[in-house]
Amino acid sequence: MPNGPLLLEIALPVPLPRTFSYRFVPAEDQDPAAAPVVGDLVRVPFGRRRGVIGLVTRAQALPPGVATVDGAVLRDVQEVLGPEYRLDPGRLELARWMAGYYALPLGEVVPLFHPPAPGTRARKSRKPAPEAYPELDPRAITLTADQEGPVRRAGEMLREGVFGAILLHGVTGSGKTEVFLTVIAEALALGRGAIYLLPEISLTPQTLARIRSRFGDTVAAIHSGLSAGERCRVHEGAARGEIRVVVGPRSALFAPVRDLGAIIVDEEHDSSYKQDEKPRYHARHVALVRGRQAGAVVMLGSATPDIESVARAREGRFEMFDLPRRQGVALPEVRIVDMRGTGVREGFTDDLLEAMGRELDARRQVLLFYNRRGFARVMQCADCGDAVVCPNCDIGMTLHLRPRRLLCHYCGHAEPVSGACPSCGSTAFLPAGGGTEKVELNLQAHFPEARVMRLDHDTTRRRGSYHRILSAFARHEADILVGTQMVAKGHHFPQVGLVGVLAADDGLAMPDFRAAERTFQVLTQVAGRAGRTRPGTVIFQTWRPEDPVILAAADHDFGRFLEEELPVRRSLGYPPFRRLARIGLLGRRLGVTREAAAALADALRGELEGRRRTVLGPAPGVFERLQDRYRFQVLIKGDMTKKQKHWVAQCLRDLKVAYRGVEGFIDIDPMAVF
DNA sequence: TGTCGGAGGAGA
DNA sequence: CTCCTCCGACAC
Repeated sequence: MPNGPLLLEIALPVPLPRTFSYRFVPAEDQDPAAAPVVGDLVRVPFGRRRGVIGLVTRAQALPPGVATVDGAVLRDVQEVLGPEYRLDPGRLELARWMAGYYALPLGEVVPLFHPPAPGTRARKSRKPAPEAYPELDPRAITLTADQEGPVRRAGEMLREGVFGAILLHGVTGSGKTEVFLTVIAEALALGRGAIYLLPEISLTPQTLARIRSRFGDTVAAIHSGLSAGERCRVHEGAARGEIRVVVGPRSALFAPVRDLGAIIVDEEHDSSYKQDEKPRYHARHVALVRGRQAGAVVMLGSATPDIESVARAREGRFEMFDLPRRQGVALPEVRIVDMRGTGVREGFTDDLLEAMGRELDARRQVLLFYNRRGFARVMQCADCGDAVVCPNCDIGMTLHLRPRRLLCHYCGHAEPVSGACPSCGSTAFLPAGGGTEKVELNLQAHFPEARVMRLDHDTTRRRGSYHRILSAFARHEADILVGTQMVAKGHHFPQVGLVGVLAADDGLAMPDFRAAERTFQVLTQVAGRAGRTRPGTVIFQTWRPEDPVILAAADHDFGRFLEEELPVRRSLGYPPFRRLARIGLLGRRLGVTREAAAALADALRGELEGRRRTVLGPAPGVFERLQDRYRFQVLIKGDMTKKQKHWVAQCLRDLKVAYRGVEGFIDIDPMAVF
């Protein structure tokens, strides 16, 4: 490249399907090597904004005398970010793949590749208390025969240096982490790096300590507590090859780890791998694509693998290994307790109360799972039947006691609690339905001696409180822990002998094709918290004791769940048999939004429907209005080409012009269809 | 997507 | 008359 001015094409993070041209003028004394090349990140002025980060997609000598492009005056690049920030050919290819697959302008995926990505709250760095982690002698670790299988296979793939995907199905407590760490160690021994993804909520100090004790300073973790500067340090260290293992949630996948040899996706079924805002991508899928282009081993692991991953394994695209046995203790016995006609008192059956009493008498701990926060789901009038509904969302508002208020769980709108029905004035205006706050209160009545802690969105709002509660409970500073989903996530509580699920069928009523899968996963995961050091018990209270999903979870029988669920998915044309794309429309005015949705569905049907594809809808969202936006959606079943996806994206841009005030988005491989 | 400026309603 | 929100235009 000559040492003169350059004409650059730059992809910018704006929802426009095009790049922008800029001029780069080297400084007098500038090293020609510092001139930007394709893949570099640059800061440019854009409109009235300055410092917008873009990606160089083309660089050529600027012909003399050229100062405009298509009538627009070329502006100068402000800054070229250092070579640590350059997208190497592999990551550039990944960015291009994502833009194509997810129907996004290339510029919109660029922020993922830059460490202080928007959405990252630049917090004041508060160093987590440096936990003293015991140095483990790796030679002291002996793998079981079950563990050796996947490790050996991953080792072969690493030595061949070709892409391979392994699905590790290991029951809770079976030692998956040890397999992952050994695979990473093998990658390092071959001079290659690794990325270890896990859901943000599983990034506990204990997990990190365990990884760090194994790999020392070659490991860096990315988590929400890092400041922008700290993120940049990790990024630069990885780019320079000083950091060889990056651990973190989905965003860690984009770290510039050199000579990438292994990508681990722990808890691969976890829905937090799907980003539910733009750019909407699934980190498990992207991990496979990155692994393929890097010639790396991608290892997915879970006690409850995603049905799609299992299907890939059956097609022979992943190799599957099982860890069917727990290390040390057997899986807990699960009892199903029928709630019908048994006189449930405040959500507790006698069976559960008795079991809890026995457990507490034996000085062991109890874990209770109830997947709804707050005190009561809604305030309802016994006379006119009206409930208090959020003015922005048309959704019932949940009663909370501490602080005392009605809260909308969808937009955060809060209202004071009234003693009389706002519609008819009746004082027969009462809380209906339960929540973790009520469970906690009722526990005090049943077990006045017991120390109770609660783990849910409300008790973990403050920074660090999540880990504080978990570690306090692990130290047996409370006898009972009650909580939402959060209690189910991979924690190790040695003293928990009993797990109680207050409403095992709760999730089954969700109007989503994944309701059964979600329910099976959460029941299996929460049951896995019981009896980690001695045989434990689990009680599933339920109104639907014959439901096959609940029965399969109670028997720890993943295979049976699959055999029941797969035919349903096949007959309805849902994943893993057909792909989905969800087109969502949002608008303040109901009429226009509905018309836009109808027009969109017609257009999509005309263009896409055929033997291989079905267009469904438009249908109002299950929640018809959230955050003062009416919601409609169209579902496309079947594969679409890149071209078709971008055609849909163009449709949405046109729609916005024709129906003012209506916004649309495309969600490829949606996790929820409402 | 972020930002700006103009249009037009609500209230003093 | 001012403040405020909504809407459209535009970005190299």
